[in-house]
Amino acid sequence: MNLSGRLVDAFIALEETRRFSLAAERCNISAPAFSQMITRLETQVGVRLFDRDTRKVTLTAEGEVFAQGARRIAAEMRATLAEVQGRVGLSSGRVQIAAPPSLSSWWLPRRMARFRADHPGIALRLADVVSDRCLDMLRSGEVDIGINAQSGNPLEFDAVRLFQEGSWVVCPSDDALAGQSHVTLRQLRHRKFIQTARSGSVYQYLRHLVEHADFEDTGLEVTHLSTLGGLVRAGFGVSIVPEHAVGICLQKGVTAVPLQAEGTTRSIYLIRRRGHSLSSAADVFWQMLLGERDADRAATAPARKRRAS
Amino acid sequence: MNLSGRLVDAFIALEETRRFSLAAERCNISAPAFSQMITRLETQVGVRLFDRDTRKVTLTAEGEVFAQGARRIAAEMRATLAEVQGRVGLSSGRVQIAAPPSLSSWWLPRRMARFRADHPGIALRLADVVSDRCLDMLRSGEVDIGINAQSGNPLEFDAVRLFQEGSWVVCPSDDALAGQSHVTLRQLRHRKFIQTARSGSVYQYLRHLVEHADFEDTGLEVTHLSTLGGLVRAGFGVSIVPEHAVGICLQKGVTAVPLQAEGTTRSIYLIRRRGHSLSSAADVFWQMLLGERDADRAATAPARKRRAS
DNA sequence: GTCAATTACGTTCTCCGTAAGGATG
DNA sequence: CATCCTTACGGAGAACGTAATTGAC
Repeated sequence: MNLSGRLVDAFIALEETRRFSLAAERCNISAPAFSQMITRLETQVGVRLFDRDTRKVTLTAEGEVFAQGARRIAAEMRATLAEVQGRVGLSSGRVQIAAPPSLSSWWLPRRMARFRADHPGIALRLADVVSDRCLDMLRSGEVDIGINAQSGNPLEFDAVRLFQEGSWVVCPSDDALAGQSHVTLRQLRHRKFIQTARSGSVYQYLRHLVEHADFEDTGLEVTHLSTLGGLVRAGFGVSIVPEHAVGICLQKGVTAVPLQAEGTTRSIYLIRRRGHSLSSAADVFWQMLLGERDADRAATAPARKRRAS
Repeated sequence: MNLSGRLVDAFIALEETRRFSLAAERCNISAPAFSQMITRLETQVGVRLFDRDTRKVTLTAEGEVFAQGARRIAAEMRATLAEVQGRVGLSSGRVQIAAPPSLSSWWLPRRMARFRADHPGIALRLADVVSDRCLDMLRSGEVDIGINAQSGNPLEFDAVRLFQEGSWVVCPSDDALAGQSHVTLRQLRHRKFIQTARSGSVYQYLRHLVEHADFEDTGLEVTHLSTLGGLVRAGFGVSIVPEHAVGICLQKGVTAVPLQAEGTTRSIYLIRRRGHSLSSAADVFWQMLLGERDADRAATAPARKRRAS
């Protein structure tokens, strides 16, 4: 009780041409083989579908009934294959990404735009979430790809480091720090300091700094970096944010300067759920980010050597 | 680019069980063979549909897309096969019959009722038509089975004789003829005679009688036999109708008596279009009528012998 | 160590093509 | 007798089962 697509196609070809020889040709098969296919089909369906002699080929009553179903079956098969292969061919599909807000404002959108230009049929969805949620969404399958400062449990996730980023000091433009090419930790002592929310990744990796540096506590703690920019501008103090978050803080009257200190860099990882293959579209996105990383490495490697020497 | 029903079924089984071993068992196949089937399917579709290791089996993104199509394909296949095989199994279907009005009033309905009792799911359609139209309807496929006094061109139609029927004289109950056990042609001489329509089969086979017998022409010509009964009762004359049409003519005040004369019998044929197989349902109906005929023959054969001897 | 999926491999069966056969107009 | 479907038959490949292997927990 099988029913292969080929047999259904053969049936339709014969029903349309009403001639074995033509139908066989359309199916790229010899006439005897085609005849056998029809016989096989009739055996499997359990009833004769065509009345035929050497001159005329017509549908039986049961053949007419079968014909309608055959068309539907063939249509469903075509549609299903087209649907799946459209996704494989990147003409359709969807990529869902989770990333921290800092990267969601500029770094990631730029890359998403490039991807969209190459594959306009693929829907892109971006969830800008805090660190823990990112891994949750990966685990539950809500997103295909995560970008995060924490790589998660290696047994659960496959993670590759995309880049490292340093930290920048954000201060009012009329502050003395604003004119410098970089800032050291010593220069921040006794400064009023605006904290970021404890759940955010920024707080996480700067925790030791904040706890040990001799900041003057302002009592301020913000969730959104854009808020932080406003507070700095209004003179409530200074803050430290990751390199890629600088753009969000900046506004008229606010300046950012690189912080030069040990332990103030963080790694950003590209993460996927382990044991779960990516969709074709997601895989291409993943590869795009990886390829870019490798290109950057090749370009920056000589510079590092100079710095190291 | 095939896609056999077995592969689709295998996919659905695995998607539901999430275990190769169980799915293989459900498909009545060994586990390795089942594994190969999935691999084949993935090759044909062109993309991996399941992520799997020895512990877990999950759909890929493409697999999820395919799953929806697979269910539709499987459903269409099931529905189509069920539809066709329902007809083969006589649980559904349709039989369309064309028959002359004389047989449509009683003889045929009785047999249709018997058929319906055996196969309540099969729709029966009866077209009570005149002789020419019967063959037309067969030719065009409007009906599956014809019952007719003319068997048509043997190159076009397959016909078997169902029975022969004699003719009966229809007269008022107070007519002298009404008391007789039978009537001869001689007794009808100079009688007022009511003609049936020239297109009807009754006229056709009685034509030579009407033309040569010495009837008194009434000028009356009716199409429907029920009309004829009324005219006879009203005293416009007598008429001659085939045996099976007697019932239609009879009403209060009208009597029918067998006509004993050469050339006043006609054969009724069971007819089908040549080179076109009958649907399962129609075939069963055909066989039912044939079987009944043979049973009648066996029963009436001795009687005939007596009459002949 | 155990359980489950997969690979290896020999066998069977399906399915195709070529060539001959048979029916129809 | 020409056309077209079907049967006959041999070979290529598909698909299955058994047994061995790999991999995860």
